[in-house]
Amino acid sequence: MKVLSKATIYGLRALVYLASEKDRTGYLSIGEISEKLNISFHFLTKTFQTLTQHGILESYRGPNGGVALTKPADQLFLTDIVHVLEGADFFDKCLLGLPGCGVEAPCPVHDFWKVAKAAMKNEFDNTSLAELGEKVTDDRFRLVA
Amino acid sequence: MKVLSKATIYGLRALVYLASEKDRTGYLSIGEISEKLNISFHFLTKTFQTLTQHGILESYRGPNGGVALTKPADQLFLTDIVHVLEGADFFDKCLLGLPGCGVEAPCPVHDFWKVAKAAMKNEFDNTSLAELGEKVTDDRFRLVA
DNA sequence: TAGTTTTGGGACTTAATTGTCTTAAATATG
DNA sequence: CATATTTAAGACAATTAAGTCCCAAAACTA
Repeated sequence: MKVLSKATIYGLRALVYLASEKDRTGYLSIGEISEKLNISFHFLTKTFQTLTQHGILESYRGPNGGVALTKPADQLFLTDIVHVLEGADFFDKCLLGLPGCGVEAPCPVHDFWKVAKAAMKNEFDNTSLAELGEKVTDDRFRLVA
Repeated sequence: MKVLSKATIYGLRALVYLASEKDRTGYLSIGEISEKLNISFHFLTKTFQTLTQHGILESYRGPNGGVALTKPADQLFLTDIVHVLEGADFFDKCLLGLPGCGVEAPCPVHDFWKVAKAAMKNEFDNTSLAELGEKVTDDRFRLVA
């Protein structure tokens, strides 16, 4: 049950790492993040560029440069990140891949899937990077294998 | 939110079609199914071969040949099909892709995801092809765009 | 200003998924 | 037996996802 692409997975883990390091001021370098999380530096850089272009991150070049969240981590929610990295229709897809699946023309699993998607969306809408970052800071949850 | 591969999507739709045509005796040809559901014949054939090899379908060659469910449709559940086409670990994957994510070493979204997966698994465990086939037969649900 | 550090952006490679095609094997029919 | 029908099996091509690399641009340091 693979729900998220690698780009999204890496992006999310990196953002939660950023949130978990909230006591540090200034920018965190992509090099540090990719090393700590054991993610390919170049791949993460590309994903971060997308997040920067969409206002989730701000970046700064040069020595002591890096990336930082544009907003306090308690104002950034999983939905925001998923929308940027997976597309705005992320929570609006038919389980059986039928285009335009809906109440007028539902697939046989539409009723169930609608509920499952809503639960998922609700959780993503209400889970902030701050919340996840704290879990990592408290050291009861991990971001890396 | 793409959860199932194309192979699984096509396989499921085709199996539900088979279940929905339960009044017809004998085998249904892959040609008919692929045409009715607007699925590539060759691609569906490959998926059906996998399902045949794993005991979901039985096949018969030659004129009036085709495929048929090995068991009554009310004894075949979504979980059975998903296990064959997606792998037995389908309901056992970390949302953030961390190997070995579990109670001892959970990722930050583990608690939520565990619940979401269980709900999904419960639905798949208890939804039979017969149930879905009936919905299609009753003509209130569709299998094709 | 020269050199170093860091992100930006694009080209490129590799791997996985999806889709197509060809031929073989099994079965039925005349 | 010859021919038509249908699945089996695997090679092959196209597309998408994932990962790598290079060099330019921005910013700091000395």
